[in-house]
Amino acid sequence: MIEATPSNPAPTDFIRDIIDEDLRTNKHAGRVATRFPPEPNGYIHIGHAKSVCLNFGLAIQYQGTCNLRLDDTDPAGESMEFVESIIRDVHWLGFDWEDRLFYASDYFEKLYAFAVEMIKSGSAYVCSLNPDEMREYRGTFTEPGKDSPDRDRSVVENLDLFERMRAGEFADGAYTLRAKIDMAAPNIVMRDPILYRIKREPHYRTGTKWVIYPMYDFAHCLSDALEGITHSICTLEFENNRPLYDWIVERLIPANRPKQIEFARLSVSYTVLSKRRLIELVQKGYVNGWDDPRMPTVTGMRRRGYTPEAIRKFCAEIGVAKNDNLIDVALLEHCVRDDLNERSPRAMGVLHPLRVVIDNYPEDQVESFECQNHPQRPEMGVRQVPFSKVLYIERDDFMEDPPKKYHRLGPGREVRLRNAYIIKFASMVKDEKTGEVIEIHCTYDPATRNAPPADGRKVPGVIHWLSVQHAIPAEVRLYDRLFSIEDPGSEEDFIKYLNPNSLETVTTCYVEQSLKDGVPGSRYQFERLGYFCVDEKDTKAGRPVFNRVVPLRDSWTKIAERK
RNA sequence: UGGGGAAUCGUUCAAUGGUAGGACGACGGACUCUGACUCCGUUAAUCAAGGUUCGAAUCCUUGUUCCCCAGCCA
Repeated sequence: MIEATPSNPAPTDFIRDIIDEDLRTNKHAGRVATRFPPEPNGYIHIGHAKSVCLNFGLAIQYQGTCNLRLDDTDPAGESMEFVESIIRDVHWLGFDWEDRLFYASDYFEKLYAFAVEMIKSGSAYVCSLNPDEMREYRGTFTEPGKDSPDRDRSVVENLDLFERMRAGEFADGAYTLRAKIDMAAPNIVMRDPILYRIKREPHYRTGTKWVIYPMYDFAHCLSDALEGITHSICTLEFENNRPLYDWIVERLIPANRPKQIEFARLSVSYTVLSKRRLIELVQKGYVNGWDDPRMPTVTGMRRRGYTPEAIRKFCAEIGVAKNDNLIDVALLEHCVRDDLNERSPRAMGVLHPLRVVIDNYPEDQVESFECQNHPQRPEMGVRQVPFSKVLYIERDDFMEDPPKKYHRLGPGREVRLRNAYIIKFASMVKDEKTGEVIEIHCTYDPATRNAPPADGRKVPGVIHWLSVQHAIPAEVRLYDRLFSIEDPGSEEDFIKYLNPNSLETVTTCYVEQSLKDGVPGSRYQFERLGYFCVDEKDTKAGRPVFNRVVPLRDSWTKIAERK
């Protein structure tokens, strides 16, 4: 469980201001109770994570409670698979609701009783308008609606009809239960909104027990009230629904009424977060499922190698406000790097190998270098890495005709092999047909093992390497942003902005021996390349599969691009 | 076009009548056996126009732009 500590200062925002004020006036007897209320019709994503961190974070900060509630009032599309994924993902994010796991569907009986109460008090009526008529009677933005012909039906008749709706006497859509408010209200939400509809759709929890289901506007506020929620936090698009929320609660809940507070939902550049769009990506096979490491879902980010700490940091960094926003994905990546830098052991890996032969190194000699697992954290220990005459280095770490600021290997140049010797270029071997450099010959300076050059010369470049005979073949998946434009979420045909290079699988990679049977989910920094995570799903014995979580910041790329 | 919201560095969040600040980004530098990390510095904003005030991002007026709402979805 996360706690608010001095190193993790509680942010200030307008929601906390409201809560502070409520506490000051003793509005809820000092209680703070929130809830995270997803509908189980999809996997949760980084946008939900913002809400999770907000709601649970508030509960932690104010020593209150936060419930997990599945808002399952529309059986279409809901399933236990999604419930289970939500439970797993929220737990993984680091939050705990203890015994307060609730389902709106557990309140169906109570909600029905509330509806009956509304009918009895003359606040609701059974309406026989069909969907087309309903739309017509609702009016438009500029014209008021018309009263339903059933609006003045007697209480007795309404009660009878509603009971028979529940009993299954009528076809789907034949009747609805509506709140009697004001068909001329300027806020369209208040024009006699539907409270219950008839829908013969099996519910993943209640089966066929019910053929009528409450609408969001009716179920949500009352679920909040039933759970004693004090601050019901939702996104901006529900602002128009707040008067209805209050209208219902005022009629049915005598005291300790919950209050709805809205904040801006999260948008992230170069990604989409709407459920509809994510479903399309999955169903049409543009990605490999909800847990595709390119997906902004919690499960996708987890598989990619993001940590819950990084996601929480991100949610704290972006803040909470009422402005529409488009957060730069670079901030998310910053949070991930920041966290992974602290916790990831270093290792050497070669993505695109180039053979290097150390000419003056004894043929059959193998020596072992002790390498720090983390340059700033000695408590993370050391490991032994074998060295021999023939090595792999990264192809990028050699240039036949290097530009001025290039620090690494080239004709006539010297370079430090990380944790090992300084080597000096001797010659290169080219493929006869293509002219491509396929092997480098170097000499090493035995005096530079774990020591600077005796003559004090500067060797600016440090590269990583692997002993060919000890290297473990691996597969690495490199991920790039899923979309090629900043705000694909605003485009109707967002699919055409998919980045065709968002996944690159590299099969020629090698990693250190110590990573041969890497634990799924464990993360390493391959120095100079980025952070990598052993895939949780695709495990191959003796041939590890890595996801690149995020590349390291690389100022060389910028320097090179500028030319 | 009716109603509901929001406008502050490139992005994002603060400042609630009293020095416009932080983070990310970008740029420059120091350090470095990771061109990483770390450290230092620079850049850069109050939607507009009026008004009130000693003083306005903040209050008032008018205007502008953007977002949400006409599902028996949430």
